[in-house]
Amino acid sequence: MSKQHSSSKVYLDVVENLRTMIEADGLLPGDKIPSERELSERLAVGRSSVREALRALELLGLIETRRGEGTFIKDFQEHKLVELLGTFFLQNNKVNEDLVETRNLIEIDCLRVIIAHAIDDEIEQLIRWAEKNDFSDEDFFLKVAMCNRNRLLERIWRIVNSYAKASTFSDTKVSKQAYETLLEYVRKRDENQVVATYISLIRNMSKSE
Amino acid sequence: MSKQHSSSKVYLDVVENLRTMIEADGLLPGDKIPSERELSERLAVGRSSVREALRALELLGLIETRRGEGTFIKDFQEHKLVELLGTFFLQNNKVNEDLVETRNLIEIDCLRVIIAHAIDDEIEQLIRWAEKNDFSDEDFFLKVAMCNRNRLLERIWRIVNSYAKASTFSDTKVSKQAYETLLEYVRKRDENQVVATYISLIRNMSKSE
DNA sequence: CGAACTTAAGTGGTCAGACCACACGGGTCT
DNA sequence: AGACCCGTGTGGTCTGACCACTTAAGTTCG
Repeated sequence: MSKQHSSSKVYLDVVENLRTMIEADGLLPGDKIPSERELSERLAVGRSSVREALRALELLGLIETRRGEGTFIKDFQEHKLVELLGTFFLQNNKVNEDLVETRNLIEIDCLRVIIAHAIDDEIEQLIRWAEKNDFSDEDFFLKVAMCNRNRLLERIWRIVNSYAKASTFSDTKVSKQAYETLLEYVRKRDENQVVATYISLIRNMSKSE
Repeated sequence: MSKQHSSSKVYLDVVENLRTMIEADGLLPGDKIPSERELSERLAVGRSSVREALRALELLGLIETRRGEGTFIKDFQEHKLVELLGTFFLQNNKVNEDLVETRNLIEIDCLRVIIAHAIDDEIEQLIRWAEKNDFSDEDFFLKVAMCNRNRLLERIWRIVNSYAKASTFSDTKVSKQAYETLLEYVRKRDENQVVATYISLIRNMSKSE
């Protein structure tokens, strides 16, 4: 089974076969996948094609290779992909605007999720953290993103934030006071006020630049 | 300049060199990059290493290759990366919940962006499209995502939607009527009503399942 | 016996060369 | 002028050869 995937590009077939293979064998992050030579044989393709597929998956952060040992499935978290995409062609100005806007939207979404799902204790913990520590804008929203239960949303925030950070130069600081006001509304689970406060924060940032 | 990037992996050096090369020459999406053989010579590495780099970038959706013609910089939009990541290892159940929630958040964000930035004519066009055509839920929000000015947000929606589609089985249909109500509020730029309507839509979906 | 060393096999990393399939452009024939 | 043909360049793929490194089995020696 699983032969001509008609992709016309062998290395894509390999990627596909690898995927189904991993699924079928129930391989998990950390597990080892067959060696390049074995894959080459089993799939009846050249080793170079196998390598093209593996290198691509490696750059995507899906696998990890260790010379002399083998190739392993990676816990899909950090992506080199980010730094790449970010610096590759962000000469476009429109993209930067989109980045900032999107980051703002995501940050609000994170706050909404917290308001909707977080238990009181989690919010208290967040407030206590803000009181005790010094932090930058980025730190703050990283904390917020991490605090919210939705890991995917956090991940998206991280990515968008990386992009945005790489392509803008604003490192304005919002007063700690403002953030504490924001959190106060979060505690009250007053979505409208949270959003309003957030928006005024944003406005201050762009002003001070 | 730009030689030993010490990455230990040649193909990563190639990626890096390629990046700086593109930047230095001011190449833009659509432009052609040097041939594999030329890169191989210029960088003094094997052609196979060049290919590993190019295939990786191709899978990332950063470049496009056309047999017999050459390799071109791609307008960063669709990624094969999506289908990949999505189906690669999403055995985690929590992820599915996050997917759906995130998609919903993004969809609302798209609507917000439209309300905030779209000109009247764009909205009218959207409404006319909805009147004249038959569409699924996915079609509708794809259209919405495409309509909003923020390309990045559209891209994120596409990604999240692909994930979500691949891991859930709901294909419930919301009545056309409901969508037209939604759009009516968009026309009035009444954000609160739009959100409220959207939420009731979502609720209907999960009910009917 | 156990610790240290040696060795062989396996794995990824890289290169060179050979073909193939396809696209394009210039030249030729009608 | 139009249709055709073929050379050149490009990506696509395979093969075979080394190299560097890891691991574990086997061997030697204290």
